Amino acid sequence: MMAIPAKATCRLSETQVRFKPVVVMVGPTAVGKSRVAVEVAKAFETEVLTADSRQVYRGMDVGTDKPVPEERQAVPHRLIDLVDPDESFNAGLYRRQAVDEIERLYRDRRLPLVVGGTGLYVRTLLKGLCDAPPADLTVRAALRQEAKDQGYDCLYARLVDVDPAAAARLHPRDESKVIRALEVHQLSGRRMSEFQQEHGFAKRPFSALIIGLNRERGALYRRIEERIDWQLAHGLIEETKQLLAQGYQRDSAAMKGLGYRQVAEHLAGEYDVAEMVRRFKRDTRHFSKRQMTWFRKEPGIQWLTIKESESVQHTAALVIGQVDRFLTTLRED
RNA sequence: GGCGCCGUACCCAAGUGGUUAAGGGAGCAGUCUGCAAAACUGCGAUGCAGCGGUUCGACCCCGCUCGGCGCCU
Repeated sequence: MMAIPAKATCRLSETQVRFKPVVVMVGPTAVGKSRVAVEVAKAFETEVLTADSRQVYRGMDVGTDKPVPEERQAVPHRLIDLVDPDESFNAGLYRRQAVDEIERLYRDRRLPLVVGGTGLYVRTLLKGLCDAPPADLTVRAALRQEAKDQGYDCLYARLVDVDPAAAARLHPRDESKVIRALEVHQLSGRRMSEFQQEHGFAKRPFSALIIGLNRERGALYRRIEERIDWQLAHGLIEETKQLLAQGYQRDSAAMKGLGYRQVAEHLAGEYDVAEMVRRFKRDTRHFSKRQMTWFRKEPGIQWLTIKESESVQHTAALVIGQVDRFLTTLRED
């Protein structure tokens, strides 16, 4: 077991703050990010900024694997419980709030520690979004209705006409992204592809150290199953029942999340408990694969493969060491 | 020991003497610029248990062998 460095740098120097450093921990679901993050946050006397598109919903606790009260008491966690499950939320809204939290920490000369598995949110935070107008639910609903009335093929044909470059980049059947591109054009009169080209993920407002946590696939899948068994034994079904009773619709973004979806389908009588558990686990395995597909091609991630027998403290010590080295590179010379 | 049924991919499974051996599940690989735990896309048999035979041509018909199941003694 590796010793934790005697005294980690807790407060950033004025110089370091000017670099706008941010440490990011990413990785597939159930890899053990949150536990490690708590230890790292303690070492640097800072907070955990979550990058998780599901933990933003209030009342969805067991199923989103939110940090337990003891953890939240030991280390403040931000960007959790931001909206109700029927409110819309997205990467743009996330970015605005995350940037605010980071600025607040800089004023206190503390190191921002971002932790989460939502790749889009992390990328959006570190590289921004293009200047296209934000989501407009009214326009979107109208386009969706149009697809229903006149057939979806019409919409894709229109995108090919209006913004051929965007259409070429999207699969013709990827309805949600085709609608987004049309929405942008309708709202701004400009092409989505132009906004994207102008932006090009070129801006880098922060100096980021990105650490990717991973495990051997078999071990990761075992942890996923164990966590799901735990969630089901600790109130996920009751939590889902309560959300449904409060009127949250099964087709809302929040209720389409892993676990809630399968439990709700089971409660609606679509299949039995065994089938619900099977699907929940399978879909979560698929999700973790997709996360890895995303992170693998994201540049600049320093990967750390956690060994099966490795303690949280050991992993945390490795991360802390990397962060220390990262901070010493932030000097003006 | 006798009789009968069966053997097609990791699993389930359709199939016809002659296009390229359906389909489903699981798995794997990937896409992504304001719903991202979402949405969307792509991919497995050069071979039908094995070996012979019949035939212009066999996964399909015949024989033997192996394996599984059932019944009888």
